[in-house]
Amino acid sequence: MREFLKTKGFKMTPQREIIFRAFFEIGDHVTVDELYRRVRKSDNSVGYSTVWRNLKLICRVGLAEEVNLGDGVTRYDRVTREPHGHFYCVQCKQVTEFEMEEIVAKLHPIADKQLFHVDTIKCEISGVCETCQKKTDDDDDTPLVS
Amino acid sequence: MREFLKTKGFKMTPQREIIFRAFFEIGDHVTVDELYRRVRKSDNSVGYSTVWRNLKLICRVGLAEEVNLGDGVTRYDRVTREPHGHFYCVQCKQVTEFEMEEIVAKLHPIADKQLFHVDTIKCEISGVCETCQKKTDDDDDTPLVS
DNA sequence: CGGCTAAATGAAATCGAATTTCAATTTCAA
DNA sequence: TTGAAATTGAAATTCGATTTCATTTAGCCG
Ligand SMILES: [Mn+2]
Ligand SMILES: [Mn+2]
Ligand SMILES: [Zn+2]
Ligand SMILES: [Zn+2]
Repeated sequence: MREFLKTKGFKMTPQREIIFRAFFEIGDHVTVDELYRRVRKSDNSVGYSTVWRNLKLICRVGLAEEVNLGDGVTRYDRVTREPHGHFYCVQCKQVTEFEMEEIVAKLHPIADKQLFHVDTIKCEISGVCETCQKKTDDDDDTPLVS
Repeated sequence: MREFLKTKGFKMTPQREIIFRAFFEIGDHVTVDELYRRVRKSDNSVGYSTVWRNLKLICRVGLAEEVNLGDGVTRYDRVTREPHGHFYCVQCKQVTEFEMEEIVAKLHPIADKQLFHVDTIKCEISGVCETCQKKTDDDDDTPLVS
């Protein structure tokens, strides 16, 4: 990692070490704040802006990308996997993924037709996850009381 | 319109009249600020928060929905048309649309498989529009000078 | 090993869109 | 016409994102 960054003109620091490590451990769709909290468990002197800047850096060097699900907070996603879309549960705000190769294949010709040069393709499905559906059902079981 | 709102428990006001009219005239992907400016041309006493609230209202009654292209500003889109996705040009920030019925048809089974209850489906393609590609090409034509 | 310079850091300040507050005004059903 | 509820406009607030700035540090060179 140190070497990888060096080739891009960046230095390694203890904070960066912790932040990178934490990011690749914690999994995907993490927010700055979530990662910040996690990082502070290793070293509670790391600043929020340092975490933010390093998340940006991870994106700049191509190891992650920002994900915006329209709820006002940016999440960060490793780019090490196949193209995928996101399910976003509006109740528990949990993000899950789905495979999207076929969709992407269908989308490219559409873009070509309009001579649009594609950088990124995003698909997001908002709704209610299985777990939250059950919870809601439970709630609906007891309006008899009123 | 007045009647439609009445059934939903809302009142009609001169400001609302102007705002609704302007929204349905101006076309899609309008931001609060854009609509605000437009509205002020009819009546420069209308407040920004009133425009904002009425845009929200238009969404609440199902006549529009928010569109978030990840550039930090919310746009508003009428819901009177078939499902469509968005091309977002990262250079000129212009938004164009593409038909998406087939995509949606492919996406629903994917959601079903995970027992995810779908509210909305969004597809966004970021990149460079035809016009901006030409501009960039022109710029690239003259590195001979250096 | 020092010395140096660009990069990195942390705290605080700033930004900007979104949203809320609140006092005053207006709508509209009765 | 009257009163309750909805609406409005201006200002204040919120909150995540981003910048500023003084200080520290990494890593290269001798
Ligand atoms: Mn993901
Ligand atoms: Mn649209
Ligand atoms: Zn859920
Ligand atoms: Zn463009």
